[in-house]
Amino acid sequence: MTQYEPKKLEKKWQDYWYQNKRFEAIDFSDKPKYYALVEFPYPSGSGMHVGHIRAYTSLEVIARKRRMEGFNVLFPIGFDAFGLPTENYAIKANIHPRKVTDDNILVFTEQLKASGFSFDFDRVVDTTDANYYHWTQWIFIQLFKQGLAYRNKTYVNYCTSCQVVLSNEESQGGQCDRCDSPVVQREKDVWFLKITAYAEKLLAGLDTLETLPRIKSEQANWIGKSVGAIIHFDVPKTDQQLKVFTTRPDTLFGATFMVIAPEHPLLENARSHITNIQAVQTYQKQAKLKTEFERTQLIKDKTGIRLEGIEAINPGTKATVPIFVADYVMMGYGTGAIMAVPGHDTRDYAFAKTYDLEIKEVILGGDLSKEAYTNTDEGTLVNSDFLNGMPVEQAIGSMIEYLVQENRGFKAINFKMKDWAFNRQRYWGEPIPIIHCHQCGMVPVPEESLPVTLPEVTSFAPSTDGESPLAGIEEWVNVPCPQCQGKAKRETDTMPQWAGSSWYFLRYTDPHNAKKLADYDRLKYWLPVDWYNGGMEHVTRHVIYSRFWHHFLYDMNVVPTKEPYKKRTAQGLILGPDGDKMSKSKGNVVNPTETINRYGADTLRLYILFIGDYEQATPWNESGVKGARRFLDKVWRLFDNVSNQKDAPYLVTLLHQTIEGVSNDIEQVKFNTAIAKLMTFVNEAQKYPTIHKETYLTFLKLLNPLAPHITEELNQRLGNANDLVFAPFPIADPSQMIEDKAVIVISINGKVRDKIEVAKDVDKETLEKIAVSQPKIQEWCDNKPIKKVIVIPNKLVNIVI
RNA sequence: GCGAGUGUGGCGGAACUGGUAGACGCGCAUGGUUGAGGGCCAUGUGGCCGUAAGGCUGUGGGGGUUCAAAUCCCCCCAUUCGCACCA
Repeated sequence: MTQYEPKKLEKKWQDYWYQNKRFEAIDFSDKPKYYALVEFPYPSGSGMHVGHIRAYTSLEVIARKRRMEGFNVLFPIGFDAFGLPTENYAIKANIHPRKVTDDNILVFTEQLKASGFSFDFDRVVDTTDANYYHWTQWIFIQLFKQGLAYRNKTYVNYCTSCQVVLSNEESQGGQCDRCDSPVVQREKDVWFLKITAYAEKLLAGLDTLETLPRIKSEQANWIGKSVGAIIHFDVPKTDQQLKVFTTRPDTLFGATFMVIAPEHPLLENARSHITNIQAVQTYQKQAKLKTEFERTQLIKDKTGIRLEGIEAINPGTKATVPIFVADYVMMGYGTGAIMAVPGHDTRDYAFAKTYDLEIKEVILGGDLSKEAYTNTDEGTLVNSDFLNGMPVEQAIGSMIEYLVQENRGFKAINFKMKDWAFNRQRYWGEPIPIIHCHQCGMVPVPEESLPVTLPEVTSFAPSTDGESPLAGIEEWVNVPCPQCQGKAKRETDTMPQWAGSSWYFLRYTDPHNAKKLADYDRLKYWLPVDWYNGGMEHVTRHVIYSRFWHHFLYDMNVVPTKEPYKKRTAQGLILGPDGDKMSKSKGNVVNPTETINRYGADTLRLYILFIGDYEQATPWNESGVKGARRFLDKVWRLFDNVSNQKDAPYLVTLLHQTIEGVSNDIEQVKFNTAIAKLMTFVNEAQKYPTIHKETYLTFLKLLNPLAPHITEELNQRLGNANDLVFAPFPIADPSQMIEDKAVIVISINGKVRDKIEVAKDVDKETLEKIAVSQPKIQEWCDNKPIKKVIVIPNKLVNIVI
């Protein structure tokens, strides 16, 4: 036969599939539906990365397999195209970001098609399309109306030289990425989404998610629920109370001092009573100078200052305790104040040692003269009045009862998760659809006026003074108030990139709908997403954010399911050939297009799946690609052996074992072993002069989801008129899988000494007799008494002497 | 520091509920395809000893359970990821 020339034949099949819409998802089809979702890419200027291929091939294989299994498959793709790199490139090259985005999307689309992905390209969504962000804005307005979008102050990274707000990425190490001048923390009024209102639901929803335990625990960790109590400490002389959150109210009798964050309001409210207010203010200033980076990274020095003139009363012991200000306490977590229990917390212990404070044992154990005793999940209370002798769990309950009775506190739940800072001072993002009116305050843009589109401008560079570039566009900013028609101004901040990606999977179900984000019946047909694959790095942020929006939309009766995703997997990174993370600066980036040109898309797909454990990081190996190509060459050549001759029983058995193995491996994301099994089959099959046409065809179907082009071509060359897109996926016949012979290992004291071949399912007694009578074994036993014989049918016989 | 994962040939990686360690691929070696190179085919390829038959040894290290351990238990080491002054 002719040579295998992937370049020609792959183009041919891609044209055929895409022109004939072979991967079209049909709304309301009678077939069972299957929704396979991959994280849509950010269309960067450098084009696709081999990592994208790895991220998509898993569900590509599943999608193709599901079609062959009779499912109506929705396997969509789109572009998460708002964002900084495009904007920065646009500013530098002086090309409109719209144009940059469109060009990049074109390149990506070509690359996706050249890889033979079975996406339904009629459902492509683009987050920067006004028809799309219309609904991103609509969702924001619903959040706003429900009180879940609000304004508050925060600190932003600000470069005084560029006069621009920077992302964390642009201010690594406290320096501006562009001009290297120092970055300061600047207070700014920005938008927040109240994701904390959904903390409990987001946590509970994890139960229904099918995923690796690691992915669940990372999300749970992010949400960070802790149960404890709020306790009120009086501050005599002032009219103030210090409220602390603690997970361990049982240790109240051991609280010998208190620590508040430098930002704590008490410092302002009790100012006149604090005699060393000057020193405190100096400390506050120092703390403010520290970036979040320094405050969280430089953990060694425990600095702090004692408040002179005021003290607090421990509501348990009734003793007065000193109050400190220290930056190891964060205003953003809990109440911004803690009761310090130095006996049983290492940080409090270190602090107490530095300032020579009382360290009191309240849970039995350890040696407090050396270190804090922190093994306190269990234990017995001491030195604690009415709690003495109680186990920890009971003591927590008793203390809460006491606090409630005394009106000194109550049981409380606290979350680590903070509200979502929802703003960017940039041009290339969704405008936040709010109008600021002197009379009416913040007014949402009426829904019928959506979308609020980005104004056409010539300069989209960030404006100075930390404002969005939109702020400088008078004709866009100045609008009448929708309520009172008075003079008003548009909000000029745009949304963060996480916005558009929080609901894109909903739009795929009805991408062209002009009246709604998606038709409810279509959502009902397609949701939930049956399988969602993406990067490990998105497990916390993106997945949680999108789950939050989904929960909210469910409460608004916009979507039919509580949770958006049924199953989540995450692929491992592909590292450079040098074992380092691929990056432009290291020059170790592998371009998929090059590999496709040299070896073909089927080879690339196959190699990437074969490269290693799907969920683990693995380095790229160029000669490994050759191996994948060699395999396809063998498959191609095997065509010459096709005949109507009956196959040897061994090959038939192997075929059915291969069907079973490959199918199972694919479902378990074990693509590397699935391919190994396919390779083994070809290696064995080519040892025979012929292969039966049906056997070969079955093999092609099995290989099709992984290497669709070559298998379509060979199927056609077999004379079959129908393509393989909906050809039934092979199912193994269990009766054909069983071998009639078994190799039995005979070992003596656990060491393999001989192997024998016997008929399948020989009973234990016979097997033992055969084994013991083997000459080699006789020799090894050397007439020593046999103590014991263990027989595992079809596997081994172990003789103990 | 806490949590999760990983550790197996020269390399990527296999090994089901404990039952032939190293599947499959790469690389390498020898031979063939009668010029070379490539390609392809065959054979071999954990280490050590041995011409060979064969033997010993071997899954990060140390101990244990078991007829039998890469797999289970305990202690250590290394490494990756996540969270990180979380009260």
